[in-house]
Amino acid sequence: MNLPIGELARRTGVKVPTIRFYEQIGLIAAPPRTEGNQRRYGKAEVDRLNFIRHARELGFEVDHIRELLAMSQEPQASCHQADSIAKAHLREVDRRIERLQALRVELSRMIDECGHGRICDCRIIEVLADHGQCSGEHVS
Amino acid sequence: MNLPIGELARRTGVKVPTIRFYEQIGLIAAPPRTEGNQRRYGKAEVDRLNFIRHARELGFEVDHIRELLAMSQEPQASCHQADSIAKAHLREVDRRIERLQALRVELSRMIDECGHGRICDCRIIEVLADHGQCSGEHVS
DNA sequence: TCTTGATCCTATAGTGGCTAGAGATTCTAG
DNA sequence: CTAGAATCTCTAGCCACTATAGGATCAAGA
Repeated sequence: MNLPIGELARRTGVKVPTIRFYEQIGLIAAPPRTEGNQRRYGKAEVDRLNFIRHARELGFEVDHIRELLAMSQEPQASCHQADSIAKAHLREVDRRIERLQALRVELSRMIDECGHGRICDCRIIEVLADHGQCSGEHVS
Repeated sequence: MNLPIGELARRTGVKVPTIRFYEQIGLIAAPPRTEGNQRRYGKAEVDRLNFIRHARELGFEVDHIRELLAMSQEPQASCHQADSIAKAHLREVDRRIERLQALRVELSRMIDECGHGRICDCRIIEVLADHGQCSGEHVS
C-alpha cells in the first residue's frame, strides 16, 4: 500500500483534484505525508473513496454521503436512517424523471412541428416566444 | 407600459434579481432608467423574458437561448439551426432520462433488499461499499 | 551521481445559473 | 410630508467540481 494520490485516483476512478477537494471539505481524512509533503494512502481510503464515488454516481448529495459514511462506521446501529435517505433520494429521482419526460414530450412535439423553413414559420421559435405572428416583427 | 422591474417580474415569473442578472450577462439589454436610476421596461422585454423563461423551463442552456433569441430576430433566415439546437437538446434530455432510470432501478433494488435491521446487514450501505463483510470492521 | 520527465504540491479563480444580504436611495399613496 | 414598499449597487455564497500557474518531489535510467 502507501499509494500516492495518482494511484488512488486510478484505483477509484476519482480524479486527483477531486480527491484533494474531498479532503478539503472533510469527506475523507487528511492522510499521512512523505518527507517531501506528498500524500500517501492505504486500503481504507480506497474503500472509502469507492463508496463515495458509487454514491455520487447514484446521485446522492455530499451531505447525504457524509451521513451514509458515518452510518457505515456503526455496523450495529439501525439502518432506518440509511433507508430513509435512500427513499427520499428515490423520490427525488422519480420527480426528476417525470419532469424530464414531460419536457421531452414538449420538445419533440416542437421539433416534429418544425417545417424546416424560415424562422418566422418555425414552431420551435414560436413555441418559445408563445405568440404566433409572422409578419416581420420579432420577439425581443 | 414603462414597467418597474417588480412588475416585469410579476408578469413573466422571472424573479427580480434574476432579471438583473440576465441584464448583467447580456441576455437582455439594459433598459432606460428613471431620473432616480430605476429600470423601466416595455412590452418587448416582457416578450423576451417570457421567451427566456420558457426556454429555461425546457432546460435550454443560457448560451443556446442566446442563439435562439438571435434567430428569432431574423425571421427570414432558415430555422435549420434552431432545429439542430432543439434536437441536440432532446438527445441530451433522452440521455438524462436513461441515466436516471438506470439509477432508479439500482436505487429501488437497494431499498427493497434492505432488511431494516442493523447497518451491517443493510444492502444500502453494502451496495455502496461494494464489499459484503459484516464482522465488525467498517468502510473507511 | 546526475538528469529527465512524470507526478505531486499549494493557492486561486472559474464554471452555471442563480440567490441572499447589506445598506442606501427612490417611488407612491395617504 | 411621511411612511413603507420597492428599488438600487455591490459583494458573497451555493454545489461539486475543474483549471491554471508556478513550483517541488519522486523514481528510473545513464
